[in-house]
Amino acid sequence: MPATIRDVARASGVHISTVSRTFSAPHLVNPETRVRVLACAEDLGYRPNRAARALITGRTHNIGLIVADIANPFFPPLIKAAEGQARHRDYHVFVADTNEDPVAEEDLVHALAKQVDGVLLCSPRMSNSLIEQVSREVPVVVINRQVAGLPCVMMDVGQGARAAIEHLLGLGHRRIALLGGPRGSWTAREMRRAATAAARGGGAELTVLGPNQPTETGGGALAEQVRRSGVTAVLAYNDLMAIGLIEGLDALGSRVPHDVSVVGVDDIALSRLTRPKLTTVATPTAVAGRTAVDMLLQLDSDAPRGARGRGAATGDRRTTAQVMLQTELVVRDSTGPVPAPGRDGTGA
Amino acid sequence: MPATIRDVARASGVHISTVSRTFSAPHLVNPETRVRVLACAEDLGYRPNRAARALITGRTHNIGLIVADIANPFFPPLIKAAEGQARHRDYHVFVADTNEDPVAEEDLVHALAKQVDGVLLCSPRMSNSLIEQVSREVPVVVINRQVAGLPCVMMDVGQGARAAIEHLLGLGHRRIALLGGPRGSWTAREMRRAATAAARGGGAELTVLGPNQPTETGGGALAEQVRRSGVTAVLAYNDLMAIGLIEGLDALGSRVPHDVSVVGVDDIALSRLTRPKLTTVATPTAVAGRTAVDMLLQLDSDAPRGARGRGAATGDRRTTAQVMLQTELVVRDSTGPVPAPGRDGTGA
DNA sequence: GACACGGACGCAACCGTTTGCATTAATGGG
DNA sequence: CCCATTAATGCAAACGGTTGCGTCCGTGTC
Repeated sequence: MPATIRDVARASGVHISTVSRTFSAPHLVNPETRVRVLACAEDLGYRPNRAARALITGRTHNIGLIVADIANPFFPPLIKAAEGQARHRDYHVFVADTNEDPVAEEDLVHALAKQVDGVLLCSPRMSNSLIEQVSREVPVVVINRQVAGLPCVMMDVGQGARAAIEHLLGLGHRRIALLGGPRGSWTAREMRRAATAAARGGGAELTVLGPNQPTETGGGALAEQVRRSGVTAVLAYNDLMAIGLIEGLDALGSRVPHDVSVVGVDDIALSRLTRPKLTTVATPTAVAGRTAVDMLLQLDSDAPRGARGRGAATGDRRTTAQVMLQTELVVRDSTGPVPAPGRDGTGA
Repeated sequence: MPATIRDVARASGVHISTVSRTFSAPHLVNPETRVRVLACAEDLGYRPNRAARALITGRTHNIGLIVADIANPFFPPLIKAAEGQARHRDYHVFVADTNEDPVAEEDLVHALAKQVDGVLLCSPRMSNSLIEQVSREVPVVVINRQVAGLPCVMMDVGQGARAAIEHLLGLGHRRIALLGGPRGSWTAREMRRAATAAARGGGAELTVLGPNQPTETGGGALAEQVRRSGVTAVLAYNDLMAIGLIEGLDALGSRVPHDVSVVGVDDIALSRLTRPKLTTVATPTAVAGRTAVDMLLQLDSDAPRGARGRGAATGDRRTTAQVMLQTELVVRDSTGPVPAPGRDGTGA
């Protein structure tokens, strides 16, 4: 039912190739013809079929963006930034959600592979080797993880965790818990490494709790454990967990920051809205989204996989840029001085 | 570089049509041949190119989901529900975000049209006539809006608004404000109509403020106005605005629910996390997402637009089911009895 | 033993584009 | 006036699949 290039050709009395050129190489067609063709196209409501075009050009002008969980407020700003950047370059972004599930993740990238020119893998839960494997099938840029040989854009959560721990040390805390993130998360590993080192350096004791689901529920579920552990401060894998934990502690009668200090990571919009406002490590998610799109587009303008391209003899100089974005500690109201010893309920 | 159907045919010594059938009609090929073909395919890492297949079958097995703003927590649960339902039916969902912009919305649906079998238009900001127009180009199911002749799934926000107003009346409030939603929102209109009627019926005065951006910022910006208006209760277009308003009022020294009662709409996860916890009208977003997917898939199994289909002579019995989902008032802590008159700061 | 039948597979057209090349007409130079 | 050049367009082969139809072969029936 929708008009094809042939309908337009018929209507304007030219060959389909002329119609095609009218759209993809206007300078090759006589201005008079051009206006006539355009008029007919307009008339018939013709729009080039991008899928058919992609079949032969090898470029869909789509990019895929795979995230762990759309419902996590961390992702939307990144998604929006990526979409905006892509739109500038005349690309569209297809977003898909994996529910934190590594196998759904793999399925998705395969399903997407042929319909997009490249995929942004955001906070992947797959193994590095699997990522490398899919990257042979479709150009990939990895966000929030480092994998050798692949272009990555990372946020320096290590530095962020260190800053957070030092902030807590400065407030006098010596018994600190780290609420670990989900299994398979690179960010979680980096945080753990950096936090451990920083705590040790400051003569503090760091208890690691996890892995956990990186959600409010995941954080809330740890309240009891945090209380029992006798720590006076907590660094959570992300803001959602931090907020969940604060809720949970509150239900148990522990007050933040009076009894326990809590630091999150991400600086999601929500962290400014809760009471107390959350002290957190801000990550430059929008920048990350834009950068990743740029890298991906750069990547596959370097190595055209065009159908009739004469072999990508460009060699293996895979650009593999890896960029590390700075993070920043934002101190708000969920952290405070260590409570005076001996008056809390832990009895330790 | 990726293996095509021809590579597999060559490798297994059969014609490409046999390979094709191995995947799309296995019962038509000899079991022995089948296993051989499958083995070769596996070997070469062959995956059928869905785009190419779509070109001839007319079915992409993708559906598009267009939302106004991914960053609005109202949408993610709906998106996830739709994705899940689609996955069951072997469909993929492509999500796109319009930034609340009607023209971006139109562009998007056109860009998507040829790459999907149908589009879910969620809370569209376009005009009804535009929606009808695009619905001639690609099957459409509309969510959160009623447009004649098109399948729609709506939430009964009218009833919700009425319940909210009656709740407030019951608490003694007689001067109530309605924080309107964005221009072009059907939901906003419905709420306004129902709230006005309910208020009048209860002998209360309803002030409408808006239209506004349906975000926290949008809500916060109205705090001053709300205060000046001397109302004792507010019904906001959505939870985000309600939360923003509460923040704003707080900054101005008005306390919720002591000085002003606030009701939101949506029951986003966040509304349980703020202090005070938000009284709100819960909307069945997940059900809506699932229902919409079902309706869309139903729709285009009825009216195949297959390339070699002999004309969609199915006539105009367009199913146009329209379903209205019930909403429910959830009373939490942001509403309370009307303050004793004469002791507030408004002086009116 | 002729025949109908059905299973398995090959053939080739087709989906809606793009694009290298051939063709044609118009133009300019010598 | 002829030839080379260029601009504008047509031609047809791709891209990676699907599918109606035809062919071939083996089997069972009368």
